[in-house]
Amino acid sequence: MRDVAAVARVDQSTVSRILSGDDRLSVRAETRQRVLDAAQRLGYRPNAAARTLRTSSAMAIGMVLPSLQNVVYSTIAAGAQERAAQSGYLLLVMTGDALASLAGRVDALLLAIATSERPNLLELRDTVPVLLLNRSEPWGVPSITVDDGAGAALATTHLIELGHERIAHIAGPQNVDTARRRLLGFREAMARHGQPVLDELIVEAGYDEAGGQAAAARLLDLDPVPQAIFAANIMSAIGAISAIRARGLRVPDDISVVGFHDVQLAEYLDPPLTTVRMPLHELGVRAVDLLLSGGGEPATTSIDTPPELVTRASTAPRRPAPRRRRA
Amino acid sequence: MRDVAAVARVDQSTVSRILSGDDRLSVRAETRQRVLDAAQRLGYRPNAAARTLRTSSAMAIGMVLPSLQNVVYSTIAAGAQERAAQSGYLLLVMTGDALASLAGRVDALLLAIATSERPNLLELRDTVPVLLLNRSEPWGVPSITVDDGAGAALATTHLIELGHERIAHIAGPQNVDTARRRLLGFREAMARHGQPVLDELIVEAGYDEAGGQAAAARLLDLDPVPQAIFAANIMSAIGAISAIRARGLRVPDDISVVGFHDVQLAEYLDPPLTTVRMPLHELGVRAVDLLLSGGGEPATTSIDTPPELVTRASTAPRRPAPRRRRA
DNA sequence: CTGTTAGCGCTTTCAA
DNA sequence: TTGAAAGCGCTAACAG
Repeated sequence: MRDVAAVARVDQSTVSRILSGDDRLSVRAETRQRVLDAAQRLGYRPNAAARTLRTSSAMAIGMVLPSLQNVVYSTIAAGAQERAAQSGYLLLVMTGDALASLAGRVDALLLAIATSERPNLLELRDTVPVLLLNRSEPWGVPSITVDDGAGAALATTHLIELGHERIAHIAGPQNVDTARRRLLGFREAMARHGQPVLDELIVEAGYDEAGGQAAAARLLDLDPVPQAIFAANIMSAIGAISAIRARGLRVPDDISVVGFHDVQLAEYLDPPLTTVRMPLHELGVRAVDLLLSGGGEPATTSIDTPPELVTRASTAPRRPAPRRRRA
Repeated sequence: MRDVAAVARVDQSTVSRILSGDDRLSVRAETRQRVLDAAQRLGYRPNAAARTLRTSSAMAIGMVLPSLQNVVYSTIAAGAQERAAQSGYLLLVMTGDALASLAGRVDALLLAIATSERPNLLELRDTVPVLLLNRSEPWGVPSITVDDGAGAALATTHLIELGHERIAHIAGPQNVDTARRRLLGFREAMARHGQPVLDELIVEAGYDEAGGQAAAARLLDLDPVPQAIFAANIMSAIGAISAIRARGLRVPDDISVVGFHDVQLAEYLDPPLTTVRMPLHELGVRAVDLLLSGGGEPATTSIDTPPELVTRASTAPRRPAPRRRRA
């Protein structure tokens, strides 16, 4: 910047005013042009570290994810990125325990870590405003979620209305609160319709294909086999279907399956998967909104856009004469 | 930090020495302890902006992606993150045109933007060292790639060895160089085995389900229909299979399909998908290595770990009497 | 309309 | 073994 000032024959502070976009400030057009030209010619790039140090604002918000390989979070991130960009902020996504060196890099933090990682988090809180993303925990930290309970109820009710009776739930890892809320939604919907919830029909599994496959395998060892399965995640639904196929049963003819989170892929599977679409993009948008507006007191914000059931071909009405296992 | 110094009754510079990990430097144990205690008690966090400004090193490397919703890049990112962390660097992932405000935030940049975005890139180059990731373009910028040509040849040869003759290729977008190199690998493998490459059997499509579906639909309008398809991407392979099914044909009985990039999902599809596994994780690791070692002159580094064919159930030998369309 | 000046929080000589 | 002091690149009073 000093160089630019020298070339343009003005003071550095003038360069700063002009380049910082203080456009309305009184600067002679000719001077401005001279500075702009000089900056251009020298290929000047403002140094973010210096600007951050001086203004104590990094114009960036951080997002810490458990893994990048997760469609759910990448959808949320897309929303967050758009909203941040609108306000001139950069969204910086990172994984792993990066929490140590974040002060002075980001102005606020979206945290989507696993439940077990609480300790690190708390240290950070008085350095940078933190918003728990897609998680609500009793840690005195503000958080934002979608209505997982309602989504689970939607899926469950769909299966009930199809006439199914032995409805199973492949639940997510119960140390993650989204999984707990989905299980709760399942239970409540079952209860509301007077359906019994059998313990043997609830199996906990990781949010991935392998987890879904293992859980479904256990469910298929039951006699009689469940008539329908609500999987707490789309990947576990895919794994479950794979297990069902491996037993020689068909979806939806023998067993109906609903997945959770509607991703592009669902439409192209065999059979195309019935899912619950959650407002994930909006979650990202609103999260950044909240962070940028100062957040307010530690409280849980719940996105009230209702989940939608996307009915495809993996669910069907109960068959008049359900197939029984051969004796 | 000033506060810590005051509480510990030493100079700020002493605090700096102790906290910056200059452990071996001569400091009285008692003094060190006093400083450590004070820092702990005050919840001191070093300010990255100040440190970056002073040392002109952000201890962070940036990674710009076209989208977070892409398994390929998230796999690369995972490798990059691990390697960066090993060296005490933070990996900051971002999407969109963040390129403007990166100086002073990152020490080097991994760039995986789409081909069309070249202009922005070049401006940046003299601010921060840049490495083109998974792309090789004649822009005088160093780049790193995996051997897409060899991977494509592997897939193609597999189909040829299975006895197929009308082998089609669902190529990726030809303005992306990975897609061009895969097409080239396909052509070369076909030529090497004396197979003709018919223009009608090469269809360009986006690297996603919808693209693969549309491309396969065009291929299925041909008469006779192809015996096998090599799709340049796993998502387009999934779309292609969906289109094949929609026509009442079966994979692999009627048509064999190979996808590109081996992701967890492939194993759980129906049928489980034969794919080519590329060393993507290693690509991420090596990319960071290169960046951290100063890079060297503009040149293309190609990861020479050979691709692997993962044979599953979506490919099968040519049937003795291939089914023909009804007249 | 433009220049002078102080200082953001830290590291790193240099001196004691 | 510790302190004093300068300065990284920038912004924002304040003065002129």
